[in-house]
Formats: sequence, structure tokens, C-alpha cells
Amino acid sequence: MKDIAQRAGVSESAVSFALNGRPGVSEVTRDRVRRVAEQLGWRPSTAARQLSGEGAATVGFVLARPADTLGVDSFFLQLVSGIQEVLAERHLGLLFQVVEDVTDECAVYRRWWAEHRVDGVLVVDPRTDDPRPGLLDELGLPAVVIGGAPDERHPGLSTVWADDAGAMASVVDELYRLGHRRIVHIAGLPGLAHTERRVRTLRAEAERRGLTEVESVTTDYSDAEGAAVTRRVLGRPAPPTALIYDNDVMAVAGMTTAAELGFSVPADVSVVAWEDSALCRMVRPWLSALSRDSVEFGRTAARELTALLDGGPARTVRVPVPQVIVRESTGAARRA
Amino acid sequence: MKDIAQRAGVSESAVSFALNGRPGVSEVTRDRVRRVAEQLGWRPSTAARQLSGEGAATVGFVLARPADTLGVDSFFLQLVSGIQEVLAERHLGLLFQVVEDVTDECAVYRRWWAEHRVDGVLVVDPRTDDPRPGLLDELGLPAVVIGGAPDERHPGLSTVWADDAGAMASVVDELYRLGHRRIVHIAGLPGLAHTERRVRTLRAEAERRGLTEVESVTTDYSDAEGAAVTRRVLGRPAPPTALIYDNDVMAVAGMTTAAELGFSVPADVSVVAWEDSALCRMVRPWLSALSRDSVEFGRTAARELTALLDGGPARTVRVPVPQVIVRESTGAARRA
DNA sequence: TAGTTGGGGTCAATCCATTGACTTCCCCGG
DNA sequence: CCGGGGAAGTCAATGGATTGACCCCAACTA
Repeated sequence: MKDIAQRAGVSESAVSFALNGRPGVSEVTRDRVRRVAEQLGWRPSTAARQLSGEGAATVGFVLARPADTLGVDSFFLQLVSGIQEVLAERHLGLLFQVVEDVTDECAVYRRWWAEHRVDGVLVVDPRTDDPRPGLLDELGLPAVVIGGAPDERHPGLSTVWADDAGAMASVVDELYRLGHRRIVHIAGLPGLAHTERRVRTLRAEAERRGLTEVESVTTDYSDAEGAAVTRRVLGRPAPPTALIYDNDVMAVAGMTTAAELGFSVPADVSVVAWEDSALCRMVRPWLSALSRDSVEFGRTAARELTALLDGGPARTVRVPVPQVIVRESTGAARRA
Repeated sequence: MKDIAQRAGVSESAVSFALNGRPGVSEVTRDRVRRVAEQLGWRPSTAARQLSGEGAATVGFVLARPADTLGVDSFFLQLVSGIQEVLAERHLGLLFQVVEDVTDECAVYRRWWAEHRVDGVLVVDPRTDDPRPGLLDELGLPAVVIGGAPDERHPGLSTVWADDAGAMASVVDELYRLGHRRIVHIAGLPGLAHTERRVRTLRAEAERRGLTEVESVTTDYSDAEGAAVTRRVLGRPAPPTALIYDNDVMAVAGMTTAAELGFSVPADVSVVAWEDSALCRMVRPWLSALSRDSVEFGRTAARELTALLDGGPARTVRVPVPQVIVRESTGAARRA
């Protein structure tokens, strides 16, 4: 800036005013300064900006997953790419970190906060009894919880969520209509808020319809557990006629396992994947799946965060209910 | 820091010395200062640090992919998680950005450089005729090229690469041994350096053995193109007896397509995937695949970058040659 | 003509940590 | 008893952008 000031024959303040579009300089000067800046390829140093009160121009994103669980998961990359789209417009950077568990994640937030490294964060995989919203609220770090249920206890945080309950209800509805009465839900990680929501809803729906042979089994989302649970439940004397998997990976693994056990899909057992991705169309029969727009999900979350950074109020936004895409893996239940 | 200085009854300089382990303060004072700092939960502001000459304590990572191509790809998340592991030890942040193409990527580097946002970057998906190494060299931004071939033109950059040529040779070797003479390689994006290396090696190996019905077809890595190409080549009068796919996604899509066309795997056609992941064991028959440790790949790259940041010399490091994991999708060629 | 006003700028402080130059004070040797 | 030297600290400048306080002058008003 000193350079620019010199070459344009004005003070540094004038340069600052000119470049930030604030009054205090004539249009002529402004133009001159702009041209010099352009010519010099000048960009404000984020560090200096930050020191003088502006934010860090960065938002944080932590993924708490044991390294080996990060496998074939289309959801996160899509989410992140949606987030980026919005952040890029405002020239906000995304500081990304992978950690082992939520405790480490909290430590990261604390550090980022103390170091003033980020202006806000995006939180994923909310849990029942999650320490993160409390921490972020306490630190006063703007945050958007992605996939959480609305939470009154932390009015400082925004929430963006999909209506898992509604989606689960519609899946059960569909399966019930097809005549399925024995349904097993191969769920994801037990502590996660959306797992709990799905499990609860399934139970409620079953009760409402008087179904007794409906249950959820939690897993770690891995293909291995998906296959193992499938093998176990299909080995029962009265095996389920429909399986709902909480992600695409387990659904594929499960369907393969079913085939190995001599079950034909969908004649003997119907399969639904909770998450639509290329995977679902890479196997035969094509997997029926719950589809949502993860990229748009990311965009929405990022938009909420920027709104928060602009001083807007915390909000709770619901994205469209995931839709059941019926393909080939679901069909009428075989008569008992 | 002012706070700490006050409470510990010393000057700010003393605090700085104490906390950074430099001489100039007594052990007693140092301890006192440390305790006060700890108690206050103090962490140096990265911005201020950066202004006084230290780096940004951040490295950049840009992924140039059209949003819709980011699909089911285990490689990047694994790579990133390996990178993180090493960076986290040194408390270095990872600034992550997704862009559309290499041109945008270069713009991002320029911006980061001008804003002093990153101390170095990790470059992935090097291409033939890649503008990035030149740019980074010119900017003097420390960089590690991941997956590039050694490149003498830019002595400032480190390179971490896997020996694709060696791996391709071993795959061809294996297939040849099994009696395959008509081989099609469903390759990745044409401009990528490793695609070119694989294609070239395949041609060389074919020539060496006098095979005339061997070829590579480039694609965009998507399941759709993988399936389409498979359909096309298997529809020929003399279809190939072995298919090599440049990623797991296309391999699965291709194998499914082959099955639909009435080809039995591996009896009629053998399939090899270049990238081992859970996917390969989620389909039947299990996919034979080239396996490499992507997490370790990431760790190595990050280590090279930190070495570079410490002022070390640029180096070229080769990670172990990917190994062929023979599963069920490869077998002896059917007699002509 | 004296006084007011506002557009166009400048000055200097501020944010926070680091660091080279300098000051104190104590201990030891001569 | 004095001077040299080293340990322990302090002072103030530095880096880059922002910003509240102030200044100057031309034009307009009473």
C-alpha cells in the first residue's frame, strides 16, 4: 500500500479509502489509485486486515472421523463443494481439518478461536448430547450446525437440517404399501442425531401400524458392518422382507451379501439406500434410494453462515425432504 | 500478551521470549509467564505472528474438478486425511478450495500468494503441459506436486509420485501370463500426467510383446463413461479379454455392464481396477485391483512440504509401486 | 468581508507478536 | 576497588491495513 500511495501521489489512508469504496477521495483519485493497485497486482494482506479488526476471512470445517472410516463417501465432498461455491463468491477461505473424535474437534475450535483463525465454523454430524454447540455458543464463534435438529438451547447457532423423520415416514409408507411387514433398518452410528431421529421415527411408524417385527440396528457405516448385519438378519427363521440402509455403501454391501445368501432382490427382499449416488446405479439391480441434493445442502449451510457473519440473526432452515427414488431394488413383498 | 505481561509483572518482550523458549529470561520467570499464559488460555494470534515475519502457518490445497465429477472417490479424502495427520503435528492449517479448472486454480494460487495466506501448497492431478509448476516457481511459493513425474524444469518444487509405469508393466505382465492378448485400458482424463504415463507404458509393453490388439481409451473417470466405453468395446466382433480401468468407480460400472451384456467375469473377460477401495470388495466377483496406500501418500507429500517450509531442498520422492491384488475378477483368458 | 460548510486529504494511533538495540545489575578477576 | 562480561530484562520499531481526528482550501452565505 505504501508503494501504491507513493506512485499515486497520495497518502496511505487515501489509498485505503479509494480501494474500499468509501467516501473521502474524489473519483479521479480513486480511479488513479485503482489503476496503480491493479498494475502492481496488489491484494490486501489478510493478516494485516485481520489485525485491524476485520475478520480472518476464513471459516472452519472439521470432520471428526477415524481415518479409516473415511472411505467411499460421496456426501462430504459434495457438501464441501457446495459450501465452497458460496464462500468463493465472498472470497472466504475454508480451513479444513480431519480429527479422530469430537473431543479433538472441540480442541480445534478452541484453538481456532484463541488464534482468531476463523470467523465462524460449520459443524457436521451433530450428536445427541453434543458438547460442540455449547462450546461454540460459549466462545461466541458463529456456527451453523449441519444436519442437526432445531435446538432451542443455543440460540446463537444456526441450523440447517433435512427432515429425516419425514423421509423415514415416507419410506415406511412406501414399503408398507408394497406389503412389507418385517423391516430392518441398518442404521449409522448410534450417537448421531440423525440416526436417532430415523430410529425413533421408524419405531413410531411401526407402532402406529401395529408392526412388531420392525427394528433398527446401528452400525459404523462401513461396508463390512453393513454386510455383517445383513448376513445376520437374513439368517433368521423369519427374515425381513425389506432392508433400509443408512448410506449407499452399506446398501451395496448388503445387497451383494443378500445375493450371496441366495436372496433375490427385490423378489425376496427389498433394499433402500439412504443416500443416492453414482453407486446406486452401478450395481444391479439399481438401488432405490433416498435422494437429496447434498451440494445444495452445502450451499444453504454456507449461506446461513455468511448471513451470521454479516451480523444476521441465527436461523433454523429446513432443506427439502429427501425423496424416495424408486428403482429396481424395491418391490412387492412375497406372500408369507 | 499485554495481559500476561502485566499479571506476570514483566514486559511483553519477556513474555515473548519466555513463551518461545528463547534465552533472555530466567527459568523462574519463564515458568511464571507460562503459567499465567496457560491460565488465560492464551494462544498467539496467527495474524500478528504472520505480520511479524512468521509464515501464515497454513498450506493450501486446491482441487480442480467440475462439481459433478466429485463423486464417489475415496482417493482424495484419504489423501487429505494423511496430509492432515502430518500438518496437525506442526499445527499447520489446511486451506482447502474446490474450483472448476486449472485456470481458476492458478488464480487461487496468485491470490493466496498476494494475500500471504499460505506458506506453501500441495498440487494434485499434474498434467502434461501444466501451467502450475511454472507459476508456483515464479511466485516462489513452496509446493509439492503430488503424482507428478520428476520434472527438471522446476527445481524449486518437490515431487511425490508413484511409479505408474512400473505398476502398469506388472499388470500387463500378469494379464499376459494369464493368456490375455486383447486388452483395453479404460483410462482417466486425457490431460493428466499419470494417464499419459500409463497409456505410454501400456503401448510400450504391448509393442515389446508384439501385441497389436491393445489400446487405451480416455474418459472422464465417471461411471457413465466407464460403462459406455465398456459397452462399446465389448460389442466388437473380437472383444477384449481383459479390461483395465483407471479407477474403482469405472471398474465397478464396467463390470456391471459386462454382466448385462452377457459376459461372465472373469471367464469371458478379466477386470482390473486401478485403485483399491471398499468398492472393490462390495461387488461380486471381487475386483482385482492395484493397491496403494493413499493415506501414506498424503503423509509423504505433507512431510515433503514441511521440509520445504523448513528451508530444506526440493526433492523427488517415489512412493512404493502400487501392487496388484488378485481377487476374483481376473482369470485365464478363454482360448480363442 | 468575515464566517461557515463540506469535499478531499493527511496524520497518527491501533491491532498483536517479534526482535534488534540498549540498559541494569550482579559476579568475578585482576 | 574497579572494570569487564554475561544474565535478565526493557524499549521501541516493525509489518500492513484501517480509522477517528484533524487540516486545508474553495465556494457559498449573510
